[in-house]
Amino acid sequence: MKMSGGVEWALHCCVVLTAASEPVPAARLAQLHDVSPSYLAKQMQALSRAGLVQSVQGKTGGYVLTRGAEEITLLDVVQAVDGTSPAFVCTEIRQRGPLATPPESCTKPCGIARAMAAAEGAWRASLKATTIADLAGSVERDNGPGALAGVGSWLSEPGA
Amino acid sequence: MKMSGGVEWALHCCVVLTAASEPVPAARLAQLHDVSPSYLAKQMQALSRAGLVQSVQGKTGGYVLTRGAEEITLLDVVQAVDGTSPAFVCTEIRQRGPLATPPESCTKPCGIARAMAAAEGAWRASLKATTIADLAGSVERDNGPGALAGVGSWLSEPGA
DNA sequence: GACTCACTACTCGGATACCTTCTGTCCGAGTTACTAAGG
DNA sequence: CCTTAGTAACTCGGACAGAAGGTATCCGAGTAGTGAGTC
Repeated sequence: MKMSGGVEWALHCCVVLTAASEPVPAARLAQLHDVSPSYLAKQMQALSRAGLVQSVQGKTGGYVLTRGAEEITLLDVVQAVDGTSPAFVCTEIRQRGPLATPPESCTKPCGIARAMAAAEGAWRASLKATTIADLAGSVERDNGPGALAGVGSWLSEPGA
Repeated sequence: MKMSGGVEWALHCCVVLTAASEPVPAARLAQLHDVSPSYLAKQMQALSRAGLVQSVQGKTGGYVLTRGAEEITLLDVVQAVDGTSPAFVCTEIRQRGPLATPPESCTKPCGIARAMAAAEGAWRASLKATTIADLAGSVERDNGPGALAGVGSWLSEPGA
């Protein structure tokens, strides 16, 4: 089980966008993080499709958060990039083989599927409890106050 | 993010092995579930490597659980088949780019990594709280008492 | 001086190759039960 | 009848192809800003 590496990039980008007051191009975000511009663009497209960020076209275009950072949860970002389908998929093998359970007895998911779904539910609940604003706060706490402001001003500077 | 499909097979096999009193060959387990024998053998090898089941060679060989069903958690099985590495891997992109955080300031994981680790911790805790014995109990509850006993006797019958 | 228009440069968006990982399969090494012969 | 050697069948275990999804990339469609030309 492995999560798409783009999730990390997308999360960092969302935190960074918190400090921006104008649209930020994907290329500039890639430059800031020193990652592939083309691939990061793909992740931003996913965020745009999910409605978390809004794309602005044209010369001074870029991406902007559509809502306040405290209204975007980690789960939103993860699901936007990595998809909403659960990691565990029950293939109903109980209905196969010589001792198959008849379909009429399968009104609810089997115990295994229920347990796995519960675990994923706990995972999602944990992700939903944290917002981008919380992450921004942790950055300020870790790197000192004003760290995000510095990033915000760097984003406004003309690119090197 | 997608979990290996073999996890489902392995879990079902562990539950089934609860009802067996003698070693069960992988081929017979595959026959019971109507899945690829070769591939299921691969999953059983993973369980054996993790020490959850013991392999018995020879003519009447097969696999046996090494401990009581109440001492094997879902997490044990999932990690045996799917690996122990976490789904989210922090690549420390905060240490890259023009505004990189100096390494001496990175004594602890960044906020994003901490939040993702917390979510996976919740996931693992949920999986750890359920045992194979619990699953066996849910089978008896769903399919009626004696269901597992029937499977156990089928396993003992000479294969068709 | 103000307005209009065409142009340029920059943006996003989706369609296109490459590569790692998962899926599925095969054959060889080793062990056990069985059979038959001999004492 | 018991012992013993040999045989045969069945088991696991790891090494080998094929397919799918993630990774990385590129080029086209569209839009905002810019400058010249005109009234």
